[in-house]
Amino acid sequence: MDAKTLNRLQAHAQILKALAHPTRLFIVEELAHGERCVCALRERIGADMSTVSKHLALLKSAGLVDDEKRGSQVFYRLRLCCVSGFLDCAETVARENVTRQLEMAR
Amino acid sequence: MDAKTLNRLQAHAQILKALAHPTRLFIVEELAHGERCVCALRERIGADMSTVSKHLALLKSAGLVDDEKRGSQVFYRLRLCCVSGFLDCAETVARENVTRQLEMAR
DNA sequence: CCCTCAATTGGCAATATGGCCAAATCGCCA
DNA sequence: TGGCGATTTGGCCATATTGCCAATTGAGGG
Repeated sequence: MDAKTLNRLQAHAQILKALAHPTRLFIVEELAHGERCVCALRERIGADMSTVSKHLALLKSAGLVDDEKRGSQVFYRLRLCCVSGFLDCAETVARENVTRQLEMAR
Repeated sequence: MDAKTLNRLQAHAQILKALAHPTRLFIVEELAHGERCVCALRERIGADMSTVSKHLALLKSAGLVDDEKRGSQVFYRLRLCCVSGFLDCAETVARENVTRQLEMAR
């Protein structure tokens, strides 16, 4: 695998890794409905504020979200047009997996 | 976040995590061209056979690939129709990120 | 049967990730 | 300016991931 390919794949992997966590997927789905402040996300997720903040920082560093400070609150929004395609595909695969596991058990 | 949502998101996260590694992305791209035996993948990747094998096992457990033993070789193929959509989206985001980083540097 | 090649598995060490607490920042308002 | 609420950051520990080596399994060919 040459260096250029590796670079490209590493960049892609970083983006996928950023999405590859239940809490961060939840955040992305939530933001798909519109911008949210950290405190609103924290409330829905039910984890420590610092934990949520770190997940958001990770999403931001992967370029998936933008933040904007307004007053004492910080609002996050999706930077991504095609995320829903991602998630639909994951949903499809997940469904197939369930079906397959049922077949296995038979 | 209720238990049902968490289950769904965990399943999705597992799929994304399986894709979130340069070597595994490489494998997926390679398999998008057709089935390959482990030794062919190993050669192109340039890592230890056992390493490649473990990546393949992970992809399989996530339901992204199927394997079939023929003689002494094992052939893997993609189980996924929509993977190319995934990768195109990642590509788009990656490109945007590069653009943005250039702007930042300005 | 024995040897070899293909692949998987187990084990281990290095590194990365996730989540909580505590401390530091930042805006705002009295 | 002092204090408060919102958020981020640093530190720490538990756990997960990665990649190599060594050992094991499996199929075929002398």
